[in-house]
Amino acid sequence: MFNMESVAKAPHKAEITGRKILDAALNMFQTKGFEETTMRDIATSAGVATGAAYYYYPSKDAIVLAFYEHSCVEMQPRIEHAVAESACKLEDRLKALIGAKLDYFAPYRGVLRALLKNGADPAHPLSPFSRNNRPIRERDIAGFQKILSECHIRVPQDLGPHLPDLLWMFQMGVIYFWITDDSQGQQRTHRLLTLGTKIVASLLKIAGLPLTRPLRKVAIELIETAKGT
Amino acid sequence: MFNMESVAKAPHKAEITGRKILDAALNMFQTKGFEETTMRDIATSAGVATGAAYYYYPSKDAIVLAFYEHSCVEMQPRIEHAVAESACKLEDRLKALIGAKLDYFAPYRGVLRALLKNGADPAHPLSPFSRNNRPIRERDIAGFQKILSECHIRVPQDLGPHLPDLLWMFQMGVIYFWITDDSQGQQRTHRLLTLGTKIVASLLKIAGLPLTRPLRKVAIELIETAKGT
DNA sequence: ACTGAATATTGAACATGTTCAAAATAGTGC
DNA sequence: GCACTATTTTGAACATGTTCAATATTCAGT
Repeated sequence: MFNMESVAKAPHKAEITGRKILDAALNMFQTKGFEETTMRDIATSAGVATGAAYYYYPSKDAIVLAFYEHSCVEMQPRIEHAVAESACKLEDRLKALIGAKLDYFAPYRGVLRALLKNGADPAHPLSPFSRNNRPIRERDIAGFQKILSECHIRVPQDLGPHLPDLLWMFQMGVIYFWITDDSQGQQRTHRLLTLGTKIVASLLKIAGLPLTRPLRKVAIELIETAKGT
Repeated sequence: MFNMESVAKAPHKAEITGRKILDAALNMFQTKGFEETTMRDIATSAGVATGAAYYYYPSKDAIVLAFYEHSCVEMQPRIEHAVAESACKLEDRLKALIGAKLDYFAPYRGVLRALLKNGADPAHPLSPFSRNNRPIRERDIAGFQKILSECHIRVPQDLGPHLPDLLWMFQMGVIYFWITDDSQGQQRTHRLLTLGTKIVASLLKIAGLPLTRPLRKVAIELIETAKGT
C-alpha cells in the first residue's frame, strides 16, 4: 500500500518516537513545571513505556539538554536576522543577539531553570561549560566572533583571541540572571542587558588606551588561568 | 546519681543527637562523597533511625548548609587573624581573607560541591543568595566592610555603599571556581585569587579618576538593577 | 512522685529517577 | 519467505530522598 509518509525522507520509527517523547516532555514541563513532571508522566503522555524514554534520553535532565541543543540550531536564522537588523555597532549587535536568544527561549524559561541544577558544574555532562557540549558552545561563540569582525572593532592584539569567549561568558551571565528573574516580563534582565552591553562596549574602547596596558596584561593572565589552557 | 556530663552546660539530648548526625554525615561525605552517602548510611552511622535525620535537618542538602553555617562562625577567629597578619593594603587583605576561607574549607571541598546543585538559584532556600541565608551573608559581607574601612580606601561616594557587596560577589566567584578546580592543590584558584585581587585593587584606584565617571555611573546602575532594590 | 504536654525517635510506606532482562519488532542476507 | 541479527519497547524491580502516623521519652507544673 502506498504510504505518503514514507515518501519524503522516510524517517525511521525511532526518530519519530524520540521526537514524540521530547514533545510530550516539553509540553508537560511548560504546563506543570519540570520538577512536577515525572518520567512516567512523560512516557504515558507520549504513549510509550517508562523505559522507552531512557532508551532515547539517558536522563531527565538530558531531555532539557536535547531541547537546548535543538533550539540552538533552530533559532540560528532568527538570530542572524535580528543581528542584521541592528545598527552595526558592537553595543547594538550584542544586545540584538542576546535579546533575540532570550525572546526565543521566553516560553521555556521555566524549563531551562532545570539546567541551573548542574549547569554550574563544568564536570557535569549537562553543563554548558562541559567538554561534552563543546560543539554547541563553539557554534555559539562563533556568533560573537562574527559580530566582532563585522563591527571592525579595534582591539589590542593580546586581547583579541579571548574576546569571543568573554562575550560568550557575558551572555551566559545574562541568561543565568534571566532564568531566575521573576520581575514582570523579565524587565530587570532587559535593563541589565542594556547596561551590560553599554559597559562592555565602553570597556573595549578603553582597553585600547596605552594607559590601561598594565591592567589589561593582568586581566589577560587571569582569563588564561580561568580557561586553564 | 551524679553525672559528670550534666554539670557543664547540660546540653539537651537533642543537641547531642543533632551534632552526632552532622558529624556522621560529614565523615561519610568526606570518605565516600556526597552523592554516594545515603541518608540511611548517615542515620545508621549516627546510631539513629532514618527519620531522625529528617527531624533535625529538613533535607540532605540542609546538612551541608548546616555545616557551612557552623563553619562560618567557627572560622571567624582564624580569618581575623589572617587578615591582621597581612599588610594593610586592600589587595593583600582581600587575598588573606579569601585565602583563609579556602584553607579552612579545603578538607571539605568535595562536600561543598553539593551546594553547587542549588547554589545558583536565589529562590532555593539552600542558596547563599537566598533570603533564607541573609544572616550568614550579611555577617560575611561585614568582613569586607571592615577591610575597606581599615585600609582607608578613597572611593567615590556613589560606589561606596555597594563595595562590600561587590567584594562579596568576587569572593563567591572565587569559591565557585575553587569548588570545581581539580588542579594540583587548587593552584589555579590561588593564581586566580592573586590576579583577581590585583585587578580589583587597580580598578578601585581607577574608579576615582574623573575620566571614569560616566562609565562608573552606568556600572552602578547595573549593580542596582542586579540587586533589585 | 504523678500527669499531661512537649519533644524526640522510629521504621514502614511513598514518590520518583533509573536500570535491566526479557519480549516484540524491524531489518538483512539468502 | 525464512532464519538470524539488530533495534526498539516493555514493565517490573531497584535505590534513595522524603514523609508521617505511631510510639517512646523528656520536661514542667503541682
